[in-house]
Amino acid sequence: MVLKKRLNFGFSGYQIPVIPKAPRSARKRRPCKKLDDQICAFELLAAVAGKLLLESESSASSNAGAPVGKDEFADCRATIKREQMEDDKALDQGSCVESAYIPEAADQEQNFKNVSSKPYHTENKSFLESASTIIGSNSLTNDWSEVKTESCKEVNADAKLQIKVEGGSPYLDDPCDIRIMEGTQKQLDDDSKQTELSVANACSVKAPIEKNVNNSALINSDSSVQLPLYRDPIPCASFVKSRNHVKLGVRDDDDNYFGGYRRSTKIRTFKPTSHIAYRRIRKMLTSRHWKVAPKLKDYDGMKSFYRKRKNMRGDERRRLEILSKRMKFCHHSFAVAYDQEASCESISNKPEKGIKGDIITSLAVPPKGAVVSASVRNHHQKDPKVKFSIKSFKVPELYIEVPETETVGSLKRTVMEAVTAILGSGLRVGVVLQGKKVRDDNRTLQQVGISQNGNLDTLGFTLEPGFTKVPLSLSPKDDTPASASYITDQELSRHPPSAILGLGPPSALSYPPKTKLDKHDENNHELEMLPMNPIDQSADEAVPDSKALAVVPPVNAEALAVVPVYHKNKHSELSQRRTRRPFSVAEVEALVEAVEQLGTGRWRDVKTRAFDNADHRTYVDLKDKWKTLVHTASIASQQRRGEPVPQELLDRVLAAHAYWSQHQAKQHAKQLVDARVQNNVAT
DNA sequence: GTTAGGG
DNA sequence: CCCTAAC
Repeated sequence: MVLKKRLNFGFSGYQIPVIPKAPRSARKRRPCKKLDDQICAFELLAAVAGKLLLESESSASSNAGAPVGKDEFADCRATIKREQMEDDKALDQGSCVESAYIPEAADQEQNFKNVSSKPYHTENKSFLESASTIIGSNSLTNDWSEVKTESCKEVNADAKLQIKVEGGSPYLDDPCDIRIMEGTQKQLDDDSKQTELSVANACSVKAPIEKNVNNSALINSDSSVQLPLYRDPIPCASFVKSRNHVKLGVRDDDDNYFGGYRRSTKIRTFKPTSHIAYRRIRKMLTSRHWKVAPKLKDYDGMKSFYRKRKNMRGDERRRLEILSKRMKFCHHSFAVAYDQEASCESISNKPEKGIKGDIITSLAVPPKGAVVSASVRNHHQKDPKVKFSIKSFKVPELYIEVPETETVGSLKRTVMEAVTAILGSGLRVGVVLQGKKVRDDNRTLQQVGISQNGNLDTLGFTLEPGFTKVPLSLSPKDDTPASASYITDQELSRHPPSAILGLGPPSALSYPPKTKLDKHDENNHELEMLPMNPIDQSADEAVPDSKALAVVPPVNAEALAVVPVYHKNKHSELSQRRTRRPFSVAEVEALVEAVEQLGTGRWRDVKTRAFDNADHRTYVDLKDKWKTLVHTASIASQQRRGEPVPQELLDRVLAAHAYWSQHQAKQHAKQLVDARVQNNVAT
């Protein structure tokens, strides 16, 4: 008993980072509404951005550069309706950034929810070009000619979008984060897997929301809205210290989306981009298409996919889930929202005292860029933590083809496949600091200069396709863009207007995404990124806009088109290698502690005792780790790599190893003796 | 399902 | 980390 207690004590020392999750009950309760005509997701007309930029420019200047405060997003709910508007006009009305994401693609209990309920009409016709999110189309140009989806037809050429704000910010000038959600009402399969696409529109709505704003807004006080596309801080109303747990976009249900992640949100700063830049983005956005070959028959395959998913290792599944939750897909971008607050709590499990030195930045999004906001906060600990909030990434639009005769449900599934394909293609994350890619995954944040005092404003993350080479003919060319980095105009122009992505069996979609989006380590491992793209040539190259916190990788169609390759791959099925997750010192300590007590032959027990909550650590992992630890401890410290393990721990490792080796030897000897005795007795 | 050990 | 032989 004593032993047990001791052990438990030791274990408690290591708390596996808990991935915040909304209570199941909450997640379950998502009413599912039907949105026949609003089929997939909607697309926010980036056009509107122009105006916003201008507006934000003026208002932002005052607060530029300074941390604006925290939490609070204006809760503007919006629904998009069909309504047509001209681009230019839209431009003048405001801007919106949309993104759709699949919150719980993996979560079976998820129900779809249609957020819109009591829409208010906005005066301005903030033009939201509707489109099934993932169904790529030239939303910006309002050219739907290429969309060959039944559903899309509905929202066809004349489609207009109207923003309706429900319970918006009292501060009319505040940009609002408008989130539009909708989902399929049908379950994807027996497992009740459902896909939900939602469009989050971050809109700066000045005139727009003006009228129908319901002051009941969740943003009672400090509200800050973020304009994903801009850099400068946009002062929003008052910023108080109170940290309300403001919900984003949706009320109750919002928690279902961000619940765990966003129990509180923080204010980010934004800088307006130039009009020109905007145009450029716009242009760029309209230039790519994804085509997803409809494979409706594969629906069954999807089932099996999900079934398999179900059998996935916990950590893998979790990764997928997390990613799904955090990626807001839209045809041009998806956002990864990560609540630093929540993460902090989940990580440290300790109540935070005051938060000082909060640095929050969010920089302009270069074309194809990711909106990232990062903050560093001093936890008043020896080991200050750096938290990053990656607001959004951009992904290429998807192009889907679905026969007109297909059902909406089919369309949704197809979209689901497409999205899953992206996830499954094995995205990689890159880190760009001061314009240069940080490739050494083993360096600490401190070493690379990412600290509360440093370089956060020059920090960027990139999303890169897991594969650079497109083996099949799917690849238009081998001019696969360099993985990360700022996309230059040249690059843009160089990209083919569209690429075809043929989706294959869903089975290939089951790869857990490789991004580290769910990295919630307590060890400052947030930056521990996946290996950079092997073919990446932009490595260590200066990135044009080093200021951009978010640099988006050319996660383009070509690169992503590689997904189908998997189908041909024999090993494609769920054989994706797990992402590397280096043991933290804390984990090592817990491991050592456990092994000291239990010995080296009871990994199951070690796992149960010390890592029971660490789903991503199997007992085999622990065993392997111990193996490497023993090795590490026996070599010169010079030869050791990765996060240095305290010599003290290594000593314990050797000691324990020696002890248990001997112990084991004794056991064996004893057994042998016993056996002999037995034999002798027998004979 | 666990262990142990090579890859 | 993966894979597998051997419990």
